Amino acid sequence: MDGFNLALHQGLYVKDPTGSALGIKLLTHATQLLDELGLEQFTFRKLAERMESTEPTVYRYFENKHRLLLYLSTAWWGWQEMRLISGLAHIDGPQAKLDYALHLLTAPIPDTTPLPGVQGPVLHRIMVAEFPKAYLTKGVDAENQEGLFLGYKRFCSHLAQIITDLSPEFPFPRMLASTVVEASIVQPYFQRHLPRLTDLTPDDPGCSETQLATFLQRVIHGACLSPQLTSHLK
Amino acid sequence: MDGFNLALHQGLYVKDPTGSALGIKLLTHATQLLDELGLEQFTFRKLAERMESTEPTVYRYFENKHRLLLYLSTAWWGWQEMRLISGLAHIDGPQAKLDYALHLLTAPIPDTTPLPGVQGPVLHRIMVAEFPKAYLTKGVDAENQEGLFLGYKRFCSHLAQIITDLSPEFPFPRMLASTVVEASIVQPYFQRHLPRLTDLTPDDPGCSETQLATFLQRVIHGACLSPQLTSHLK
DNA sequence: TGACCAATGATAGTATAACTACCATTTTTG
DNA sequence: CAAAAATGGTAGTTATACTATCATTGGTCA
Repeated sequence: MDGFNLALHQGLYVKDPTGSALGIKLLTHATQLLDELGLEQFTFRKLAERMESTEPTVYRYFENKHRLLLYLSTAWWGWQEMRLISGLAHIDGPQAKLDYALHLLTAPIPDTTPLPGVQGPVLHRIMVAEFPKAYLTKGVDAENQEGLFLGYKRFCSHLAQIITDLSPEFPFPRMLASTVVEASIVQPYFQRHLPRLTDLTPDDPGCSETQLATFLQRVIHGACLSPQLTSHLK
Repeated sequence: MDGFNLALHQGLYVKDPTGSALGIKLLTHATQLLDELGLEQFTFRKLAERMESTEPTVYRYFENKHRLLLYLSTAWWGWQEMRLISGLAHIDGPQAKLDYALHLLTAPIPDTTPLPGVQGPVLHRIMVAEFPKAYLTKGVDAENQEGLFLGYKRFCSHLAQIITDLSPEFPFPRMLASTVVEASIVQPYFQRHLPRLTDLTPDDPGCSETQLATFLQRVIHGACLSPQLTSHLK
């Protein structure tokens, strides 16, 4: 289930962490510590202590913690893309495909390993809290040129394609796709921490996923299936 | 035009920067430097050098750069809320009110001062690139309890109220409001840096605003004015 | 006027983070 | 089995975040 091609983006790591037991141990502790401390408080020194190793060992694998975040992000979106593609293979019709894509974005993350040594839910929590920091940097343009955001861009492109299949005339499929994906990440965060910004009911994990999925459905359907409603606008 | 009540949130600053010439000078240079360097590279030492002062002087006004960002965010959303309220006073009907709110979120920022010593466009660029970092922190809950996110939450609440006025039955007004506000911030960023994630035409500032406004209009109208389209969903 | 006080600013220092050069050990390979 | 390559550990440098303390200025009131 894990192990899709991360090797394509060599710039993500100094040395492939999935290629050695120590590297996988590093990924395990790195994600756990990131989840606990958040990106700002997370340091390579603390990681080294936690995994009972030393700082330079960590630097052997990753240039810095920002590259580590980019690596984890690529792993996450690559995994989501893989789940999307393999799932869509058995599904016919753009509506059912959309349903499945939204399911991937809103349902609880299965307890499998998107990356050796890393549990899905842990990686997902890191993405929710930290992913925007991966691209909100002065280095975006350079890193984008290196192809380090391809994972995310590809996932969004798939969703945009589904939207286009659903409504070929809709002029903003990519904007709608990225807006929906971003909302699927940030709304659960708001639910937990800034509940006034969302309608998801706090402390009701069983119900809020379908609420979120329903909301995203309505956003997509409304935006791209009802052009006549907004035709009076410029 | 500037000078709405920032004093309510005493925790934002150690000493009110708008109360002295030096404090205003600090705000000017702080925003310029933040705009140039981004939050990660921005340090109080560099700010002190830039404004030909010293580090502890800066610390006299702000506890750390995260609090400075919270202060600037509160100033921004407070200003936007003020513009929204004063604008809505002369406007009748939920549709026209929505138009105006989306205008505030998508039109070029006027070259006035939301905060003494700070130009609107500069502060806006900082918000686009840095605002999510204000709440994506392990300290969110504590800072939220201090009321440090009230500015943002209030602006979103106003928009949610407009949406409710427009469509009283719509069950997700707050989610829709925050999603739209977030999109209005991140989509122009994608346009500049990750164009595959948006449909906004690059290097066409004159046109892309109306594109973005049109998109957000369609998202809102579609989501809340066409419940029958999605009634077949769970 | 001048002595005092409060507000403000500058100097110097500590602790931690980010990163690196270098040495020791083990593993691989000819 | 020896040489080389890969891997891990020790120690140190620079920069950042933050603070304790001293100097200065500007205003107030006898």
